[in-house]
Amino acid sequence: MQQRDYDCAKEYTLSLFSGKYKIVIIYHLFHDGTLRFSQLQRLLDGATHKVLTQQLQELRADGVITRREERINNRKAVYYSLTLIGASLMPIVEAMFSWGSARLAALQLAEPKG
Amino acid sequence: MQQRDYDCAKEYTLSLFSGKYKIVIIYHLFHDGTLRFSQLQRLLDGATHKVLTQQLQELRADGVITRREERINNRKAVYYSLTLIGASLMPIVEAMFSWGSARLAALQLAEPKG
DNA sequence: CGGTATCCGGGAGGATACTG
DNA sequence: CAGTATCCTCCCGGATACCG
Repeated sequence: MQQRDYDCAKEYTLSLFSGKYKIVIIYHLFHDGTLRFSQLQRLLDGATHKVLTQQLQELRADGVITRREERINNRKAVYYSLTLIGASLMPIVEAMFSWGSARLAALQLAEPKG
Repeated sequence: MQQRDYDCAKEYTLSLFSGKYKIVIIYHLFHDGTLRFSQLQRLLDGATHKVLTQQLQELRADGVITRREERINNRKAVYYSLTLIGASLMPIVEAMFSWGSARLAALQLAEPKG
């Protein structure tokens, strides 16, 4: 487990999501299943090589995802998947999605621009 | 609404929590009801005056909390409460709390120290 | 292909002091 | 009591280059 400070369990859970691409990584791994590093990088257009690596390492340290490495013809292929722990976060992610969708829709109606 | 970037509704929701004390503020306001600035500051021992003000302003800008100001004998009293919008976030907060509690308990069993 | 190392800029959060 | 202003520090994320 990475070092972090939290006074309460909810902050611990929140910290798992807190990284620029973490929640999106979790979301994609859940819906698309196993993904390679390069596939993730394509899905998260804009994520730097280095930063993506960091986020993945942190998620792995937290037990949210797993990493599997293969070598084919001296070519490295790395596959990432959700762990059961990671998958168990999905209800929360989906709840955030639903809540956000409804809220953003309400904001659209409230302040129409253009 | 503050400026922020998100590709998806779930990131918007996440952004509402993302601030050092925001989720705790929401939690306290839900369970304790209306709280004064100074009460919040005591509950969040460690939060600077300035930072607490900032977090509260952002939560207010996002429609999560309301602010009510009173003057008694030239003495200012400011009360904060959750809005209905803010209260509707509670299922997510509670879910994070439950998930985190279970996970932390499991980690304790897995790696007993001392 | 995927990971690491180095350098850098920006923004969040802390310390402090002043205001009404 | 609550908010604002200034200054400062630290860390996250981006850019780039090199390694296996």
